[in-house]
Formats: sequence, C-alpha cells, structure tokens
Amino acid sequence: MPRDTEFSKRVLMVVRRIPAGRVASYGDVAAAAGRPRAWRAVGNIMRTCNAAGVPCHRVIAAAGQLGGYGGNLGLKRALLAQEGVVVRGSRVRNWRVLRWPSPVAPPETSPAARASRTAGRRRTRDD
DNA sequence: ACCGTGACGGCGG
DNA sequence: GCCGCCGCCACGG
Repeated sequence: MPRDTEFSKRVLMVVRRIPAGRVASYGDVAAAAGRPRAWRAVGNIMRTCNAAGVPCHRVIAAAGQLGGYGGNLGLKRALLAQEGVVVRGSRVRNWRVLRWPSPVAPPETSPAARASRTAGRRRTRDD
C-alpha cells in the first residue's frame, strides 16, 4: 500500500463502509473520500492495498463494469456472488440499485416514462 | 521538482 | 453496445 497517506486512509475507510451486497464505483469512493476527480488514484490505492481487511471486491468500475482485481477477477466475482451480487458477463446485475452510497433512482423515472418503458414488457427487469 | 504509471471515467465513432 | 482516445490525480522513482 502506498504509505499511510491521508487520502489513502480515507479511501480505505470509505471502502470499509461499503455494506455486503452493495457495490461502489471507484469514482463513488473517490467522491466519498473528498476527491471526486481522484478516481484514478483510488484505483492505484486499491491495487496496492487489497488484502488488508478491506472489502475491495465491492469496488467496481463505472457503469457496473467489473473493473480489475489483480488479475483475479474470478475471485472477485465469487466474493460478490457470495454476498448476493450477481455478475452477468462482466457487468454487475442490478447495479443501479446495489450502488452505494446513493441508490439514486434514474432521472427519468417519471411515472409516464416508466409506463411507456414497461408497456410492452411482461415483467419489469432490474436496472 | 518533473515524469511516468494505473483495479478509472466519459464521450465520440 | 463495444472500442479507442483523451483526460484525471495521488504516488513513487
């Protein structure tokens, strides 16, 4: 791990706060750590600081992409699955909802838009 | 103090 | 929706 920098420590704390079954993007973590534009650096920190009792597997890339895990993506998927986070292909299913800290509802979730979207569909799917 | 690096992000093609 | 390009920032050499 890149020496105990204030930033790195904050990042690790943030990651520790991610509940099981939820996921956050590197950008989310960066923002939560107070540096919204430092997602890249967050990646570096995760790279070096993984095995340290931090649920780093809950940190994924933007748009629900899996991101990396020191070349051991299989493990990452397994860990996530163990917590109920399903990965389809290389994307987290239901990512919109599982996202942490803000499970923000889609901007255009107005009743009308929703109705039109689900109109020809049998059942509503996730995200 | 400068330069390259990367478990990234967004947008345009 | 995938691919590539450019932009971002903390760290280490």
